[in-house]
Amino acid sequence: MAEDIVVKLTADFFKTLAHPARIKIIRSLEKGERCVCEIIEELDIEQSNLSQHLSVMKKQGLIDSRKDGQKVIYRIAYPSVLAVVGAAEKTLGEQIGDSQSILKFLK
Amino acid sequence: MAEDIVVKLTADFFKTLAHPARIKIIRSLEKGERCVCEIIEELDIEQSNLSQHLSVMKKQGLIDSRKDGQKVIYRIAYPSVLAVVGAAEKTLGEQIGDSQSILKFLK
DNA sequence: ATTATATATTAGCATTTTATAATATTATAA
DNA sequence: TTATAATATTATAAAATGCTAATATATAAT
Repeated sequence: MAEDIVVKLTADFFKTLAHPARIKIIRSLEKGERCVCEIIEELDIEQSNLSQHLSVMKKQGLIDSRKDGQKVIYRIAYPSVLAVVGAAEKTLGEQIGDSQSILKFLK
Repeated sequence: MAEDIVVKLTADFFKTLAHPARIKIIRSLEKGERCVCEIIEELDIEQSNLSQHLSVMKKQGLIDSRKDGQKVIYRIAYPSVLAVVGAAEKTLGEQIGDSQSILKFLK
């Protein structure tokens, strides 16, 4: 069914966001485009690994890139991507408001 | 740093949504609480597998449950969870509006 | 008490994801 | 034209995830 395709697309979209490094990349690009050399300074992972994460996110269409000399500049492809992350953080905030959830999260 | 904890929580939150069966579960609970026996009719997976998915989602705090006789009734824990899925679908809609993305997605 | 129904748990295997390390590519500078 | 800088790609091994099958638990019905 066609709805199953949408469900799969939605799951794949979330999969792309389901990694700390990739959340950090989104946050890094939140305020504007950045080259890889700038992103990597905020990430404490290896360059090749960052490149892989960027590749995953670009394939999924969350980010875009252009070349500028030897640098590659990345940017968030759709502002609505930020809204998704924001919405998740809103739920997390509500959960943490419920005190009994805190221990579960911090383990 | 404390921000790293938030980033990890956010990624784990998305990880919980990053599976077609779990998206379908959210959709099933969207209009109200349902017992496992009702959810399973919409899912075409084995009962034990559904139970595992429900367990993952409950541990992450996306859904809640209560017992009613021999049935277990699940519900979405926070309405804002639906907003997260909705926000993702909005981005997907924008992406599909960009025609060159379609082939990439349907493969 | 026994059986049936609804749901959960566990173990084991297969698949997927991730990180590292090594190497490749591309563009610039010397 | 050689070297350097920025980024990407590939192979591989480790870790995490997901599915199936079997079993367990809890409640209800006979």
